[in-house]
Amino acid sequence: MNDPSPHILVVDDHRDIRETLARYLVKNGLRATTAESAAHARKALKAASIDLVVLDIMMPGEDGLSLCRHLVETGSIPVILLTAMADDTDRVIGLEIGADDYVTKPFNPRELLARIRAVLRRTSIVPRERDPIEQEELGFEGWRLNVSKRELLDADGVVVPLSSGEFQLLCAFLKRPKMVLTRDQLLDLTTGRTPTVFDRSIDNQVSRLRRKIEVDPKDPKLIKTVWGGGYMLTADVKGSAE
Amino acid sequence: MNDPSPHILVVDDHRDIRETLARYLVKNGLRATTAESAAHARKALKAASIDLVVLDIMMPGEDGLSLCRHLVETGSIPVILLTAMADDTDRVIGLEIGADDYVTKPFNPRELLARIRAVLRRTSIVPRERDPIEQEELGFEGWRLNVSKRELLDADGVVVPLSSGEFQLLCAFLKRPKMVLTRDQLLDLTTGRTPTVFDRSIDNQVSRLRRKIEVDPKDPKLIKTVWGGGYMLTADVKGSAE
DNA sequence: TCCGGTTTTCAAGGATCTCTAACGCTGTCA
DNA sequence: TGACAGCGTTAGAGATCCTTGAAAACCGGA
Repeated sequence: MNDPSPHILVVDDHRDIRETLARYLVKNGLRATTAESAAHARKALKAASIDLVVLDIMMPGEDGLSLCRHLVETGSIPVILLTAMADDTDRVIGLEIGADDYVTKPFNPRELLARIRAVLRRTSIVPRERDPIEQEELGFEGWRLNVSKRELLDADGVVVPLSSGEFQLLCAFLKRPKMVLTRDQLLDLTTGRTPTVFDRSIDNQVSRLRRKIEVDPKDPKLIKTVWGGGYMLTADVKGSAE
Repeated sequence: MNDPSPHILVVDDHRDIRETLARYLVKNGLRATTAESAAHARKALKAASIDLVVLDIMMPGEDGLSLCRHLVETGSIPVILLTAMADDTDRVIGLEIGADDYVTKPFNPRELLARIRAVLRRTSIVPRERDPIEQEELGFEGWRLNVSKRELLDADGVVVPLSSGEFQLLCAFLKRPKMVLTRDQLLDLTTGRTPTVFDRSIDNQVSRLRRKIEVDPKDPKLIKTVWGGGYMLTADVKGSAE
């Protein structure tokens, strides 16, 4: 298993800061790329597989905060904000937007490195959405789900056709086994929608999925319902991320 | 939808700090419990369902760092460290141990709240490392409870169906055997609710559970009632934590 | 032992949540 | 255009849980 070292993108308009930091990170076993503006950062993000972004909030041109917001909303790359401001309100804004962490300048490189490692440790436990390093095949209770072919095989290797909704629901469960997932979470993970007032669509998809993968859909063993909570996949998943 | 608000444990030896902070958190829609030492914190962690710990590093007696290390290693509860020290090296140690975040005193409550929310958001979506202490299967008096499958087996290996409430109640008992648990604690551990004035729901759940696992529900041996105190599981539990 | 106040038990009823069949809308394909 | 699959919505039945209330059990003191 080749495990390339995490790739950090350092975004700061001060050349000495970003280059010193990048050198320090490389010296400590990480890969680093630098960008001097939000625009350059966007290019770098397209061009390389970045695992984490260290981002200066105060930059000329497009604001660091707006890039941060974009990263948090669209992508799934963790962000550590960097700023010269000691003002509390602005510090809070960054976290409220959804940045994963926050460091004020002047910063101690060793602390920043520790924070980078902490964030990477957290986020690498499970591949984030759209993670390119996704497993091809996930196995559970005799079943196998080929993610790239979107095919579900039973114990005998026979294909069981799944609709795309059922496939996405099953994926959501397989990526988070043995975890109680609320309807809202499942709705978000499968369709990205926000729930309407009386939303029973997830119940229905679960019901449909159970009909296909449960031995006895009336007495489900794989997908259990948690009264007042949501649903949970009880099976062990092989080939899942680690 | 009853979505119990996250329960925060504030550990600090300064009474004014922990109580002010706890009040602030409650005022902002969280639940809070306080502990004045690492030892008290351990008790609180057993007695209540804690979602996150805010922990002062510098405390007399057992060090905050050692409790933090314990939490990170064994449990799966996120930790935010609190400290008066501005010294960089000590700040780094906390993160390297695996704390989820770090705030220096004197802190802005609003920032701490934002960090708490940020950590909770992360940990609720991304499953944490599987709790190594969390046993798959708990055995007691011939019974076996498979926690991840949410299934109870009798001595002959036959599945005895449990409702979600019964399962959660049994879990609460099995993780704290031979300990008197008050109704309030049990309510918190099972549903996260805060009790209403005349709350007899736990009595009912106990009654239902007894009907399923006691030989003679009228003369319970496994779940004894402690008059004026609560309930207690009398059995030895194999495979339970420590 | 008996008595009064307190706590616990548990059945009954109502409230809430879940399941799933049925229906209709939308997009696809021949 | 018509047949069809997929999916959200609706609604009624069923499951689960909380609240209520009356009776039983318990405790301490007389």
